[in-house]
Amino acid sequence: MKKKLKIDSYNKKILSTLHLEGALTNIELAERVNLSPSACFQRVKALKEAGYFRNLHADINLDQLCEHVLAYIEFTLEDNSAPSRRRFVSRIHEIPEIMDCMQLSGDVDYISLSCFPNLKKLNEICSGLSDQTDLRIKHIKTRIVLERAKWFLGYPLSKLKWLDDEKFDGEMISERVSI
Amino acid sequence: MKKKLKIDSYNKKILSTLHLEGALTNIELAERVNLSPSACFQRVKALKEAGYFRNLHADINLDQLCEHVLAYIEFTLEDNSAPSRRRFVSRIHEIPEIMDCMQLSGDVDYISLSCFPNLKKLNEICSGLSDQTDLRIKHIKTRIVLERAKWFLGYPLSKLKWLDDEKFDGEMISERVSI
DNA sequence: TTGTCTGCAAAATAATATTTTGTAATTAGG
DNA sequence: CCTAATTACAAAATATTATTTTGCAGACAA
Repeated sequence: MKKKLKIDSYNKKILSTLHLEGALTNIELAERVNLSPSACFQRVKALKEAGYFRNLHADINLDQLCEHVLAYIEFTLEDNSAPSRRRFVSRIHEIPEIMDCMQLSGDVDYISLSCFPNLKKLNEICSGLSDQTDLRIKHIKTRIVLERAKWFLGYPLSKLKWLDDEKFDGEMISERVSI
Repeated sequence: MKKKLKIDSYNKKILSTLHLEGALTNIELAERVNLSPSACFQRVKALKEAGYFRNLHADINLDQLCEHVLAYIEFTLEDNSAPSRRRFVSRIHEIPEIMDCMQLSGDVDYISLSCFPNLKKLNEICSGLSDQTDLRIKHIKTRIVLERAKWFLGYPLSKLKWLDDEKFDGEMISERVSI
């Protein structure tokens, strides 16, 4: 079903454009990438079916909607055996306040970006995790986000070496939008 | 121009739906929120104009597209006076590989999630920042992401306490929001 | 009551998405 | 070198959707 596609300069431009501006109509997108609407449509469809991108997401203005607290939470496990890690990661997935979680090199095993309605709730959830002894968490360190110095603007696609790069001799991918 | 809107249950459902699935057509969205297509359309339009959400972004499958290295980079400044911070943040904005950057409470001043084509490039950029003495960076700590244990799935909107419209008496915030 | 305002649904229209078709360029096999 | 077979594209045709317009009903104030 999932077919491997050649990621030529058209597909690169389609992907990077949709990454930064997913609300374009097919016609607008086609104009930007210099294809006919039908050709553009077929490529978008093929790219999606092949898994090169999944969904679109609206970036909502949380500051405008509600009070909240962002925090990085770091986890160090007693032992990082596969079963321990599996149990920990499984538990993390059950907590929607923990928005993502990355396994790291170094002394700390995991770091997660989390969002809570207030500090009380943050403390509740962290304490709850600590108290669950079967998770074998040795240490939790919480670092509150005071300010977003730079907002996430997407992957630096123009700085990465895409696959099939030998086929790409066109101009550079679309520029990133600035705040 | 930007009008204060009442964030009732319809608008909440519209925003949370688009946050998780922005590729819906207006008709599909209207069905999900139990409104007529026209009423739904007008609300979406008003919400966007009022700044409750900005754009849509395709979440592209970077693993499928190219080799890359994700890393959290932590910065501690010599002094965190306002001018030093301004200079640092300004520099950070010029580096697309640094995807976001948060000012933190605690001993470390900033943390950023970054994406590079390889470790060599990571080192180049970190070294470059260290060498720029006018940035007054005391310490840089890099923590490589070994694995994404949990992928970003959006804000935990159902867990937050949304503001009622009567609390919107203050001025509006219109910051850019991450996906 | 009367008038104004608001939000909604329904209808009408404009625009777009999506499919179909034909064609030129490319490739592989003989 | 020739001939399918394949691919990607544009153009046309059609299906579907976006968007505007209209009018109605409820809420509210004078």
